[in-house]
Amino acid sequence: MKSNAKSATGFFAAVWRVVAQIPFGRVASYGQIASMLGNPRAARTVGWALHSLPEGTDVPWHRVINARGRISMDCGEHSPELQRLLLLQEGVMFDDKGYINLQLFQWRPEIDDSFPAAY
DNA sequence: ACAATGACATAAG
DNA sequence: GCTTATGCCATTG
Repeated sequence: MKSNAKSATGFFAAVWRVVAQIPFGRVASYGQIASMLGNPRAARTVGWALHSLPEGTDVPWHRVINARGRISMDCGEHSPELQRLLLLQEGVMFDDKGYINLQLFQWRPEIDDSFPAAY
C-alpha cells in the first residue's frame, strides 16, 4: 500500500490538521507543529507527514518551513521554488538569502489574525 | 520486533 | 554563515 492518508495513524492526521489551521500569509516550523502535538522532537515525523500528503489535500504544506525561516532541503520530487512562489502569493516575503522574517510571518496561535504585511 | 528511512533540530567545527 | 555529525520520533518494509 502506498503511504496514503488511511495508512497514517493519528499523528499524521494531527499534523495535517494543525497545518490546515495556519492562517493565510503565515508560516510555521516543523518543530513548532511537533510541539503542538506534544512531541517537540518529532519535527522529522512532521516533515514526513507532509511528504505523505495526499494529492488532493487542502493542507497548505507550503506554509511549513524549517526553524531558520527557510525552505527545507529540496528533495528531487519536492520543488522549493514552488513553495517559495506559493508563499509569495500569500504575501510572505523572502530576503536576498531566501530567508523569511519569522518575527513577522511565523504563525502564533495567540495572535492568529492580523495580516503580517500590515505591520 | 528490528533495521532503515526522512520536506527536521541542535551542536560543533 | 555554512557544512558535518548526532539525536529524536513516527512510519514503513
